[in-house]
Amino acid sequence: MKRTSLSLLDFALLGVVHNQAPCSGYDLRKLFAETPIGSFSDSPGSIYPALARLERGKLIRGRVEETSSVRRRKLFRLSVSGNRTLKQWLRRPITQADVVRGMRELSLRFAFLESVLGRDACVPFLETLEKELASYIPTLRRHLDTQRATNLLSASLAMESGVMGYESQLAWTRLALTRFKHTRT
Amino acid sequence: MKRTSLSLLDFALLGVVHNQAPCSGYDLRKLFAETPIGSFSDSPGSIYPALARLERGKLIRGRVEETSSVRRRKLFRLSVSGNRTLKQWLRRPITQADVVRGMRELSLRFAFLESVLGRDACVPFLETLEKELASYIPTLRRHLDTQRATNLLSASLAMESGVMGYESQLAWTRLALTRFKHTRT
DNA sequence: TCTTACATGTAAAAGGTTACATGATTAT
DNA sequence: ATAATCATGTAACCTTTTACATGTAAGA
Repeated sequence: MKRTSLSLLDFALLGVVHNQAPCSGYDLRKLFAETPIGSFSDSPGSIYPALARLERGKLIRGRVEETSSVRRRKLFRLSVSGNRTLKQWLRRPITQADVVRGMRELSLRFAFLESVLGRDACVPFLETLEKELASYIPTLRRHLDTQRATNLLSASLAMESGVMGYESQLAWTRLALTRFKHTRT
Repeated sequence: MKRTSLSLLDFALLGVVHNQAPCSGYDLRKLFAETPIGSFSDSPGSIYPALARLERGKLIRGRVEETSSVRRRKLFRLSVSGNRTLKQWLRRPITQADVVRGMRELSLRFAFLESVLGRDACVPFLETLEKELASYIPTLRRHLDTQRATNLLSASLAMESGVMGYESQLAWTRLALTRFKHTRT
């Protein structure tokens, strides 16, 4: 049994298939092309092979639609083990390393969190994220202040940009927390 | 003559080598490991082959340090054509497509802009960026509002996160503009 | 009729990740 | 001595990109 870990694209596909099943490779391509979700490539050369891999790994199952008159489409659904894999990914503890690497994976996880694990999983996720961001940002700022040996304005602004990105994420996290606490079901 | 276009990593290497020349592969690895610049991998398997490619393409030149008593290091500098390539990349017009794809490449370009093209290039860059962001954000927000058919809070918040990221970039761009206009040399 | 959108795939090449491999020097 | 850091690279594997390839159906 090949236990190679899955890529972010693989998890994105699992998540979307979970939410929108049954869906075809073409549906997924359109979604990636038209929405800013994670900014994955919508090229057939990335999506179809990825779906084939997931199917070989028994995480999704696809079958060709038997409707006549419509174009041949292969529709995918999550298998039981695909569902388990998706849930395990979503339940992974949030570490500072996740935050340092960039927010891409965490944003993607949050996007699927409520529909897969339910509303109760969201507040703990956001609280941990807030804690990690709030502790990382000052570290980052201090690090950049000491590095600011250079007298170039653009260089220090470029660093500022990174910090502001994280600060924006923190603001969003807090917004999301209040929304979850003040909105019913 | 191979005219394959360069990857973002290639441009990042050209930019850093321009600023910190002469520098070794190990210097670059340390930089990528310790600073959040673009979040490139610091693995030797990505950096050394990339440097070798750039050297084969005559964009950089490396030679082994002839100092005794120090460990053998190969130090790189930009060639004339590497310099030209870097400048051409930095001078590319900013399109909305650049903004839609994400700000990674534009942030990297800005980070090198002042030291490579000089201070005068920064304000026009930021002004164009501000214009593109300011016109893209409402489009994005409208698009997301129409997509909000789903009743899941986390899904709409996930979209909100993307919009807020761009709004943060816009705020940063404006901050950068005022800094450039009010700070001397 | 012709173009656009639907729909699925493959092949070759390039690139990145992970792990391996080597060896010198400095600090403990 | 031994561990950590410096320093450079390679090999196998996997993924992604780009381009190609095929064909249907709907709309202009």
